[in-house]
Amino acid sequence: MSTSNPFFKQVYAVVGQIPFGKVASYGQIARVLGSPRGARMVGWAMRHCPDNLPWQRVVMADGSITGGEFASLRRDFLLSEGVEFLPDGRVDMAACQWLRDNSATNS
DNA sequence: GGACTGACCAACC
DNA sequence: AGGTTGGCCAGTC
Repeated sequence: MSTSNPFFKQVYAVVGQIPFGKVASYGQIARVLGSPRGARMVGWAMRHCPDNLPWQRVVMADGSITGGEFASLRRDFLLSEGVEFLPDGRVDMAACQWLRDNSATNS
């Protein structure tokens, strides 16, 4: 499958490494993978979310949630995880954005 | 076989 | 302060 590309695997891997109660943005993940402009690819990968991928923790750079019909469901999941939300209906990125550990991603 | 689109983001004007 | 464009890669028409 074309989806077996390393890029996608890394996307899935990074998303799977997002700790409980934390969120990450598409662009952030893309940057981690080495493609600062590849946010769309991440989103595209999410669209093909394999199975056990906590894509619910993946939101937009400003904390907005997307995913069409599932967007509202994701917000509910995050609320259940203890993620703080702003009155705007966005995730409190300032408090809950996933700060990845250097030891995990750095060689 | 070419062009457009797509769960995006950031730079540029 | 707001709108447009470029860029990433792959899938679909």
